[in-house]
Parts: sequence; structure tokens; C-alpha cells
Amino acid sequence: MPAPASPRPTRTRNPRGEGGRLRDDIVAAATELLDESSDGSSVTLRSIARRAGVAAPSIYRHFPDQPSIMLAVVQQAFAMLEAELRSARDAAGSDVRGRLLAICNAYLDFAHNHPGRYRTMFGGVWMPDLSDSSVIEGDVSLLSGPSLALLAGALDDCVRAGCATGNDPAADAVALWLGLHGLAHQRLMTVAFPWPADIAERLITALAHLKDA
Amino acid sequence: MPAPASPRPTRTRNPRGEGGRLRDDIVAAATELLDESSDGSSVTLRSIARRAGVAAPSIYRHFPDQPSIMLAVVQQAFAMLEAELRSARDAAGSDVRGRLLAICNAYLDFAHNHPGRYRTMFGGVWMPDLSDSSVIEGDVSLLSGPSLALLAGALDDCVRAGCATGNDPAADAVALWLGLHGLAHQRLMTVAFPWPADIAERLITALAHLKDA
DNA sequence: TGTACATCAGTGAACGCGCGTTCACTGATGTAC
DNA sequence: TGTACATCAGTGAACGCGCGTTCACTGATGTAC
Repeated sequence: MPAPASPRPTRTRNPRGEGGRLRDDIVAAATELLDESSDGSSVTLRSIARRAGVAAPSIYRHFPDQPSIMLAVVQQAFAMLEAELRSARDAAGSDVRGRLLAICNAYLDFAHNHPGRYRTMFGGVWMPDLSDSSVIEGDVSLLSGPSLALLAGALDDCVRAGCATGNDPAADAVALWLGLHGLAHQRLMTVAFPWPADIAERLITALAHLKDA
Repeated sequence: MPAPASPRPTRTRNPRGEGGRLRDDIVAAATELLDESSDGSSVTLRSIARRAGVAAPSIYRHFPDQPSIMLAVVQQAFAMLEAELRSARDAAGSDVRGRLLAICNAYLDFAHNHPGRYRTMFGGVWMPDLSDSSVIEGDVSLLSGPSLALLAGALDDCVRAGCATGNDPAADAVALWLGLHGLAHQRLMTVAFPWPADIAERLITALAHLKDA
């Protein structure tokens, strides 16, 4: 257990007019701590400040309270997820089936590569107490919307191209997303489980109603 | 936010020789707190003691440290899940398809009815720091084994009876379980999401490769 | 050009709190003689 | 039957700690005149 939040001693004060850069550093520090720790409870306002190389009260120049830091982390992570899904899709060529699989695999990769962030985004680690912080409900809901829409679009393309069956692509996209989430989440939790080697392919093929290639 | 862990003032000391009953009370108190709180961070040794109507040090007569309380809660919850799946199956009659659906629905009901426990069992809320507590790795792994076996058996019966296709029922059972977990977990997290009405049926049918009834 | 002043980025000390854990203890109940 | 003693269930006070948050501040940099 190495000291998890040792300060960055090299930090120097930002020049006048660019104090906002600390805000980005705070979000980055929180993100680092989140991906390093398994349970998220060690990501505290004070540990974030230590990691950012700053005194704890300096946080309050940029965030009204602790939950709002996590909200910023989560918002950034959702944007990053969407960007990764999009670029995986665009890099996959023109085959609709390949594009769908690329999105699904990028989703699973994101969870695997950023476990702390993933768990924070999709619940379990961080549940803001809405009655007791500056975070409001609208901030939390629908963050996953664009990523889900990306998945739904790719599935819809498959159906239109005839390589997937399914009477309701929008609902099937939700089901596929839930399957991916179940696998991603559970893989983060129980690493030792004897997963079938083709479990991801199995889930995706079944939930997307893909015809045999 | 009602006082979450007010003491049970009626508690009286157990008779000589039955001090072990406090152990059960502690586990029950922790379970109550878990299902009441959304994030699990309010389930502390002291809050458990307050709920059980006992002084905090009394816990140490029965548990070596705080994580071991949670382990006991989780073990009990897994046994309860298995029992509920089993009785749902046995109450479902002789139709293999009906039995599989009964198990799946009982799984989803368990998560819905015991949200805190479910999240604790399947990660996200409670991740014991194995290097720093009395909980050892073998205690945590494989707790879900019997329930998964129940599901796998029911799926296997469906395949044998010809009402489900699938070349590898054991692997498909894992996939089905992951889908159920994804739905159960995500439903606990984002209540406001516009879930398709038939999302559970959709997931189960696809992942179990059920033929149209 | 000099100088007073406002603004800005960030700090140090302190607060009250709940936490997990420890220690020596209390007082009731059973048991040996 | 009495009594000394051991065992048992549970307690009260205290410890050191890290937490989120507050307050008045410091010292550098820009700006108005």
C-alpha cells in the first residue's frame, strides 16, 4: 500500500488570470486517485488537494463542495467514453457489423482501462446525496445518453443492413448496453471468476440478435 | 433524512451462555442499515452498534474488525438469494421455461427488494481491503456459485427439453447472469431512466436463446 | 515615471465531528467446595 | 446451605486520526492616476 496521495511538490502558483487551471488540475488529481483506488472512499477532498499539490482550502476557489468535484470528474469521463466509442466506430471501416462490435469492445475496454472512473460513472462508488450537496438531479441523469445513442445507431444500421434481426432496435440497444454493463462491472469486481473465453462475443451476439457471420 | 441509526432502547442483556445472539443482532442491524442507505458509507461499526442498541466495543466480542461484519452480512445474503431462487423455481411448476423465467424474475426481485445488500454482494459498495483486514480472499470469491449453478441447471433443462437453443449452456448461463446483473444493478442506480417496459423479458429471451413461446 | 490601490491565487491554523479501536471496568450468574 | 471464585455479557471513557469546512491572511501582479 504505497502512500496514495503524496503531494506534487513541483507545483507553482498559476499566473494571474489563469487561476482556472487549478480547476483542471483538481479534476485530474481526483481522476487519478479514483483509478488508483479500489473502493473510492480514499478519494477525499483532502487527498485530492494533496495529489494536486495544493492546500485543501484552495479547492473552494473552484468547487463549492466535495460532491461537485466528483460530478466534474464524471462529466469529463462520460465525454471521454463517448469520444472513445465514436473513434472506435469510425476506425472500424464501413461494415456495419464490425462497427457495432468495435463500439462494444471499446466500451468494455474503457471499463477495463479506467475501473475507478467506470464504477463512479455507473454507480456503486459515488452516489451523491442530492439533498445535501450542490449537485442537482439533472446533472446526474442522462449523462450516458450520447453513448447509448451511438450504440443504438450502430445496432439500427445492422438491422437495416439485414445482419441483425430484432423488432425494436432502440429497446434492443438498451438490452445490449445492460449486458455490456453487467460484464464490464462484474469483471471489475471479481477478477478471479472463471469467465468463459468468448463471454463478450456471446453476450453481444445474443443481445444484438446478430445473424451468424 | 431521518436519524438513520437511532438506538434500540429496549435491548436487554442476553442470558449467560447465549451471548452469541448479539452476533445475529449485529448482522441484522448491519443488514437493515445497508438496505436503508443509498451509498453504504453510513454503515459503520458505530452506526451498527447504535442500531443494535449496544455500545460500540461490544462488537469486538463477536467480530475481529469492521470488514468481517460485512462479510457475515454478505454470506447471509448470498444464502438468502440462493434460497429465494430455489423456492421460486420449485413454486413454478414443471414447465422448464416457466422455471427458468421464475428464477430470473426472483433474481431481479431480490435486487429490487434488497438494494443495499445487492450492491454490497456484487460490488461497488463494499470492497474489503484484503491486505488490511481479517477478511481473506477465499471468503469473497465463489459466494455466488450456488445461485449461478441453479440458473445454469434451469437453462440446461430448457435446452434439453428443446425450448432453448444454445451450444454451451454453462457459458450461456454466465451470459444470462451478467445480463440480469446489468439490469438489476443499473435499475438500482438510475431509477429515472426510461426503461423499455419489456426490458427484462427481452434480455432473458435473447440471452437464454429461448424459442418463441 | 512613481505610487497607491485593487485584484488575484493560494495558504495556515483552527473548528467540530464521527470514525475504529483500546483499555480497564462492572455487575450478574453460574460453579466448586 | 453458605460462600468464595470464575466466567460471562456488555460498558464508559478515552486515544489518535482524517475528514469537510471556515476564517483571516499573504504576497505577487496588474491598473488608475
